[in-house]
Amino acid sequence: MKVLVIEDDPLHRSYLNEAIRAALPECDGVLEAENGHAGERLARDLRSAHIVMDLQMSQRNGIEAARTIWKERPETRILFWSNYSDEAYVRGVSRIVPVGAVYGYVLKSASDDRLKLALRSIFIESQCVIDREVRGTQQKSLGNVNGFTEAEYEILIDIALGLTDRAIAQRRNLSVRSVQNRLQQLYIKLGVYQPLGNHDDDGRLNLRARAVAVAFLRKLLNHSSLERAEADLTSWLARQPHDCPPL
Amino acid sequence: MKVLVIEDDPLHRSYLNEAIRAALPECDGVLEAENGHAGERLARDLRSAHIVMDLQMSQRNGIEAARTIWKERPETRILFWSNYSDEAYVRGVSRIVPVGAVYGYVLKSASDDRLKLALRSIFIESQCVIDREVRGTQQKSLGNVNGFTEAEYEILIDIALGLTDRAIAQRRNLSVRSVQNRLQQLYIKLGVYQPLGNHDDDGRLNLRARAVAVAFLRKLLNHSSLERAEADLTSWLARQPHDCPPL
DNA sequence: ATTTTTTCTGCGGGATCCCGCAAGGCCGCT
DNA sequence: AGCGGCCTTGCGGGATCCCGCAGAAAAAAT
Repeated sequence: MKVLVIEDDPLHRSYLNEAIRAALPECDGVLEAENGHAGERLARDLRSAHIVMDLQMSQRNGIEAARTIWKERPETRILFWSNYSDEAYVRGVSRIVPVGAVYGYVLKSASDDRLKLALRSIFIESQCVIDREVRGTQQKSLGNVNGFTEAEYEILIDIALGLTDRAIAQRRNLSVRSVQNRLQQLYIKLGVYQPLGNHDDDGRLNLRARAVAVAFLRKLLNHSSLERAEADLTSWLARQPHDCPPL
Repeated sequence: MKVLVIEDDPLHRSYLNEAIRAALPECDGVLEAENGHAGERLARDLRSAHIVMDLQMSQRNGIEAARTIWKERPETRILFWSNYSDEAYVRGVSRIVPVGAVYGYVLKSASDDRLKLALRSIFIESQCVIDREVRGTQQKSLGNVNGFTEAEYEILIDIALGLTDRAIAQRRNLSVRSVQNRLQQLYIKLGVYQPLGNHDDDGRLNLRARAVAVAFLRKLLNHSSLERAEADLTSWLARQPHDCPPL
């Protein structure tokens, strides 16, 4: 059995290497890649079915790498080993994990033992392992109490990218008014809504921009999610007819 | 001589510890703190004048910690050791460094030797050391070719926080029209401006939101800078009279 | 199948944003 | 003094946003 490590920090890489050798005696080789691209290539070449990777790498995001790897080989087992449990990351991961796939998500702040246990559980026992804390943000995210619908998350991204209502309507196949409805919904859930009578700090906030701000502060959005969204957007724009029909 | 290490990743902490002992034989003690608060406390207690710290820690930001430390003891020498050379960080640091202070900024991706050299230069030779790459973003930032004025940066932050034009005008003591002028300025510099005749992808973008988006993508803004700005904002709001005079 | 709930849509209007135009003020230069 | 920049401010207006109201359509519950 071989394990592929995708992680851009050399220190963390060698630490992982050591942990893997200690936790998995049945492992007879650890490959290392220092960014997503190299990782994908190695995964493809070596048909490696056991991967430990960081999210948030400079060259190519872990989520994107994982997506292409899983697309080619859905049975690959991936342990995400990350510094953060931001909702943006957690949501990003759970959006791409194939049905029935075995994966894990443990924080770098976890203890040695937890990491080793997770390694064994995933690679040997074929069991998913999600860190408590990550689990927490996951539930908060999916359970729609104080959580966000797919639709709401979508429109949040759209305004974060700077699209107008009309553009969003086109992109999502909605009327402009529906877009605005969803926006209202979003404003309420983000606690940005101003119920008309509030003359205290009223009129100080641009709801649209404010919504994006609190989303960032709450880590619903982060740099990498924005980057991905931007890439999606430009590819969508490329597919669009190059003029704006409704003048 | 004692050196204080403020860094939340245990691996990096111990690596730093080793590097310091190797590079500075005259150092007879390394203290460690795993977040900004603890670091400030230790710095105060021990009157430590030699600090190596990470930016971006979970509990309390490195920049904030550095600011309070320098406020109490401007002669403290601080080496920032960070993963990123984001303009947001670089600008944040250079905003708080006292006149004549000795400090350094090296990336974690730098070699062993560079780190050790920086340690000696700063703590022994009293010489500032800024990583090449960091220097690059610094110049791009300060040289106003494709760089941003203080005013522009300020207003960027204000719209990123979600303030209305009126609120910004109040806060910065300007007329609403001036605020809008600066906004136009900002839009142009961010390459978001639409010179009227452009009916290709015109009307698709909400300039205000788009500006924030590209600022994030270009790393002019990041999470920690937003957090700081948000804190500043709420403290400013608290100082304000609690009603909106111009109804 | 009917009721209930949710979502989508159009209309209308007030608030805000975006910005061209133009009139001042401050500064440095000749 | 005079001139050319740069920043600020007011005015005006078109575009956009925000949202209440209410009916239609779809989905979920009974």
